Amino acid sequence: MARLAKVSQSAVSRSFTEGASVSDKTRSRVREAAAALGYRPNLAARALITRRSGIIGVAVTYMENQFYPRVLEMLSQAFARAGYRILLFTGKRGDSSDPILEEVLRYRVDAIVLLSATLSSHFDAECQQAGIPVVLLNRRTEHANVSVVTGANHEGAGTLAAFLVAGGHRQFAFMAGLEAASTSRDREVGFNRYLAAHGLGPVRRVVGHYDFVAASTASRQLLGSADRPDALFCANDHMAMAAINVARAELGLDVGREVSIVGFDDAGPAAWPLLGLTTYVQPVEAMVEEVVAITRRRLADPLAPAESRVLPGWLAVRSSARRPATGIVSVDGEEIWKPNPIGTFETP
Amino acid sequence: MARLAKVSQSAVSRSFTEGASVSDKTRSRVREAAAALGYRPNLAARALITRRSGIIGVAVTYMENQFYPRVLEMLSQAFARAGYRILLFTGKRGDSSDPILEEVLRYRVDAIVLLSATLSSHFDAECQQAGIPVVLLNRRTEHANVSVVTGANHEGAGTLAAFLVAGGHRQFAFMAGLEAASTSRDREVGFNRYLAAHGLGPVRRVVGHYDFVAASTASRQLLGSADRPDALFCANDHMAMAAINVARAELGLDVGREVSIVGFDDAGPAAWPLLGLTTYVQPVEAMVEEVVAITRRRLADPLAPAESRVLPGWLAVRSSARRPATGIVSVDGEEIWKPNPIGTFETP
DNA sequence: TTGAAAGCGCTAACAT
DNA sequence: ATGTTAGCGCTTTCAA
Repeated sequence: MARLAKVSQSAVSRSFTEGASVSDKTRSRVREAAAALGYRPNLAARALITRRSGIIGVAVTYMENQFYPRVLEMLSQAFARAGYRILLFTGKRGDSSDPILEEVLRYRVDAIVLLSATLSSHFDAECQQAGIPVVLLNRRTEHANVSVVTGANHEGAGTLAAFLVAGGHRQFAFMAGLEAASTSRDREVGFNRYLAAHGLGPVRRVVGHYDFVAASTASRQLLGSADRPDALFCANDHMAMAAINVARAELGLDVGREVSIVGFDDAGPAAWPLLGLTTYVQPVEAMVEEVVAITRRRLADPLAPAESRVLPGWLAVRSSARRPATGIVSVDGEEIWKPNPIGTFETP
Repeated sequence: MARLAKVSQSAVSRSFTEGASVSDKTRSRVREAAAALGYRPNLAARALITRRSGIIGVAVTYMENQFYPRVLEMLSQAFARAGYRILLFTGKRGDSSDPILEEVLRYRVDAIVLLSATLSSHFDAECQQAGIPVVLLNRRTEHANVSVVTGANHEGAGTLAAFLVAGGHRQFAFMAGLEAASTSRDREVGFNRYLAAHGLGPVRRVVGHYDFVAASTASRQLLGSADRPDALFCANDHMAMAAINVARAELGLDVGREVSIVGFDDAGPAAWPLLGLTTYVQPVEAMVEEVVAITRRRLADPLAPAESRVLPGWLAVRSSARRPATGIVSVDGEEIWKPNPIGTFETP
């Protein structure tokens, strides 16, 4: 035992605890002995007594969409700054996260973050009973006890619609993601609502299941037809990239002139010159910080209520869609679209 | 206590342990009570006594390179199948992983996997003393006690060189990644060695630091010059994608005709029609399985030696580089290059 | 097959 | 400031 190294027992514990009542002399003696013996505190044992593991369970469904690795990395970093580590759980896209969550709970994680996934009401109840805060990132839910952080899906999609209308487009199409995903539904509603409010439509609808291959197939069919739309809004960038690939490389279309394609997220390659994907940027950094903040509040006070945050992003104008005559401003070297009369579209 | 539910104590333990000595009757009674009370075994407590946490510490340095999210996801899945979870540690690219590892060890992880990172001899010793197996994925090391799984960097780079030579290229360039990374060094050596052996060269050298922006800058300078090479080998796909973006979108070059660009990894978008990146494919699935297998062997027998595996991949022929007249075969709908006389280049 | 008792490595009162 | 004692929730001999 490290405790035999010099003399003591809980002194060791205190020496490894921030702000504990120990003399510098003792602490340094302990540290020294520890270094010599290769001793380090066993966090599992500590967790047992403090009832705090310092671990956050994070469930992520798929990493192929490049948006998620970035979110995951930032989550990891942000939680690390707050003194937490991430226990990673991966599932298949579209799967129920229940079996995963059963596992997570056994590890006595301090909190659970679901990245683009939802939980059943059953697990909502389980977590509540266990006193484990749950935060959904990039998905909504009706469950009362779980916190939610999303981008401004409805408003963002409305902005994209307004942008396309301002660009002179008249035949619109929407590519849905997973039908069960709130992101896809919210973006679809926001998009359609704006168009309907302006007497435009109908909006042709295809489904890409948030999958690159499926989105490619859908794009091929949609854009390869004689009466193709002149504007396509894909529910996320991942699918929009598939659409651009098909449009340009397979169909030989001049994206941004013959057909406009816009997305949502601002996933990594969207900004590549070769793609130039015009998209509604999700403020990842702010979203992640919000997740951490909410988690900490709930951890600090078990009675703290579930919170719900919708974080606005902005429309990054690049080359995949025809540009409106006005409203484009340059911010930090990036062009974004800010139509003049604020509130051109309603946000219910 | 769940134990009060019916009657017993260690019976509960046995009921939740595979292959323990319990009657079906007892087990089902316990399970029932557990369900009613929302009880589940505390894995931290179990870890304390069994000295097995069931957790693998995985350190990853950066996720921007799309190759890594895929590896991470597969690692998570493969370890899950073996009954392990992943505790995720992220660091900055190029950083020492020592501070991270100090953390990892406190969690009493069963093993450590370093993804594109190395450890100091100090931590090599620490881990060895603690009896924790360490596996490096996609990096080599000289430390005796750590296992290593990599792709065939040397041979792969040689194959790419042979491919470019067969394609009639004569002016070669190499874009290095991080100078400290074994992958970059090994690939450079393999590439240069083949060319030198065939009396070709010199190879112009630029550095992209495995970073998209740095690689773009390097590409701009290299490919924008009057005496640009006709073949560029980037130490990984991430940088090759930057190079293609610059070449096509900025410089207006016809990649695959005016200049050939090849990479290494087969990161996600490499196969996109828009990029068509010819690259040496790393067999991720096999590499990950090998990591898990090695880990399990060392966990099963603490005396098992460190192992080292180099897994061969293959050259996927797409459109970013001029094609040789012969040697291209079609496998599973993908074109790969298999030069006829096996062993056209040496593999020291 | 089951229970009783001991203890994994730590922290948290409570003394001192 | 430091030591003593008890116990977190589990697994594990050892008996029965």
